[in-house]
Order: sequence, then C-alpha cells, then structure tokens
Amino acid sequence: MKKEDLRIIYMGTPEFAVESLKALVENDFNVVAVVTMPDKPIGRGHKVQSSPVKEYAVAQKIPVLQPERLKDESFLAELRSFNADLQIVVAFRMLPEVVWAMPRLGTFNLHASLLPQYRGAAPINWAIINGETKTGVTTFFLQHEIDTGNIILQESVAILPEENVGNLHDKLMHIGAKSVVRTVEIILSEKVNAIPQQEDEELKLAPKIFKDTCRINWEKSGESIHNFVRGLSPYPAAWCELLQDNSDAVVLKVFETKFEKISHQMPLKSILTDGKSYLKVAVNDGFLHLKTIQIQGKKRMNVSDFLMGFRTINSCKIV
RNA sequence: CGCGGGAUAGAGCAGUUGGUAGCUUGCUAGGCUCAUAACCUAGAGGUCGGAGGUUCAAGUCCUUCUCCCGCAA
Repeated sequence: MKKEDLRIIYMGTPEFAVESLKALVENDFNVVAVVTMPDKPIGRGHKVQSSPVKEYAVAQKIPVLQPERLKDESFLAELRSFNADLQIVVAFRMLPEVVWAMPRLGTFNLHASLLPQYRGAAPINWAIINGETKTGVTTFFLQHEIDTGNIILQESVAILPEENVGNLHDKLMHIGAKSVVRTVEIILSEKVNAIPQQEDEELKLAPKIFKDTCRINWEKSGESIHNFVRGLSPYPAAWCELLQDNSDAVVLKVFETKFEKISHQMPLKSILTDGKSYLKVAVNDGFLHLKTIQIQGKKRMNVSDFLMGFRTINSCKIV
C-alpha cells in the first residue's frame, strides 16, 4: 500500500498533540481530517480560543471537525465521509466505540507512559510525583477499557533527578511524535504485531489532577514534597497558603524546591530565612528550600527577588 | 461584558488626609580585610504603564485604554 493511499484522521487538542500531527504532515502522510475540541471561551476574560491542534490544522489547510458530542449522528456521518483507513488519537478524550472501530485499520493512541503503568489523564505528572526514574511513550490500539489496548511500540525515557513536568512533557512530546510516525510506518508495512499489556507488576495509576490534589501536604517527607512540586511544575503548580498578620491567607505557588535532609528540632512548617538569599520550610526529616515561587497576584519569581520586596516574611505562617 | 489583584530605578517592593519620590538589592568607582553572598564611602540610574480630566499642586482623586497575575472553566 502506498503512503498517499493511507487516509488518516487525527484527533487531539493541546500542544502535546500538535507535534505528532506536524511530524505526520512533514513526513508526507495523508492526514485527511483533524478532530479537535470546539472553540471555547477560555482563560482570562473568557476569550474564545481555538485549540493548538486546530490552529496548526487550519494553517495546513486540513479540514477540521469540532464535535460537541462524539456520538452525534451528524458528526459520525461526517467522519464516515472521509473514508479513513486509520485514526490516530493523541491527548484527546475518551472515544465511543462507534468512533474508534470505524476505520479499516483501527485507531491507535499515543500515551505518555510505559503502559500498563500510569494509565489515565496525567501520566507525566504522576510519574514524577511518585519519584520514578524512567517513563516513556506507548502507542497502542484502542479497545474498550481506557489505556489497555495492545501495544504497538514503546520507548522509554529517563527522568532526571531535577526534571519537572515542563521539561519532561516537551521531551516526551518530541519522542512521541517520532513514535507516532514509526507506528504509522509499521502499520503501513502490514507487519503489525501488537502485543497485549503485561500486568504482572503492581499498577500505578495517573488520574486527572484537580486543584485540591495540588495542595502541599507538609506532613510528608522532604523528598516526596520535592517530587510533588516538580511533578506539578510549571502547571498546574503545587501550592500552600501563606498567612500574614491581620490579613487573609494568600495562595503561594511553589515551582522549584531543594531538599536538605537533616535532623532538627524546629516545629513543622517553620519558616527560616535570612531575608535575602534563602527561604526554607521545616519538614519532618529536614528543610525544604523554596527556590521559585509565586504569590497570588504577582509574577513568578526566584526566592531572592521575592524576599527583596516581601519584607514581612518573618511574621508569616505557612498553612 | 464572569470575579478579583497589579503596573513606581536593571530586579523586587514601600509611598499616610494630594505638597517636587524612597527601601532592599543589583550596577560603577574608591576604601578596608587572613577571610566571606563580608563591611564602609561615594556615584549613576525614574516621562511613577499610555491618553485625557479635577487642582495653585496628582505616584496619590476621576474617566478611559493597554499589558501582567490569581480564581473560575
């Protein structure tokens, strides 16, 4: 089968999905349509914005579908009319069977973990939060249970000790794009050998992250708080509250920390600072240095800049 | 028109009932010290986000615009 004869429909929404689409387009694969989230009023001021995938598709003059509901007959009819051989899903949402079973060669997904580990919406975050030293990307054919399909291709990546979600996300995005291209080539060669997932080990999950999930629990060990912070940095960011004398608590986001393991007598959550170069918080097994933080209503800044202007830090409490 | 905070020296901030702009740091030069993210002295650096208005006088009060941030999605 010729490359041009393989009609591909691509589904995805955020920036992470653009890279793979771009790789397909630049490798001259025949992407006949793109499915993405409807334009929504989003962000500050509720301005209507289109998804990154849509913007790229429009620039490439690829037809874009933005269904409100994936089971709508009008959408399904439109989808059928493209007569695709293969569908590719990257960071989209759960698909009904009527959609993923439609194409002749099936539908595959790129997932940012080494399946079966970290099934779910936030695999990159959870891998870091749990202190993993490696993760990866997996392509697999969709089947009923989410993220459980037969694996086509898997590639692992080291997680560096100080790496945060931002870095790892970008790294996986690029490796993922290559994996997607390679996966399509394999399918094109008709030598696919998709193997079922081996669920021998204990499975770790990667559920969607909400704001409440991001609150720092100071009871935990310094190491795990450190991992928690980098696993949520730069987005959605770990946070705690800073309580100032006779005023309300303000949210303090923490983007970068360094753990100093040492035994001490300070009460939990004590603030230690020289008002100039460092700011550390007492935890059970040492001190957690806050390196990059953002207080509500201000910009993100490194701790020395923060201390320069925030002179009342010593009368504050961490909650 | 979703709610709220903000814009003042390179950076981070303060600025009272309107009265000619300060703090910390950084920068430059000099001094001091066995030594330090050390200390001392001097200096440069501002159209107080933009535009209008009120006033003898506006960083401060009023109107409007731009940009940034938090919440919410």
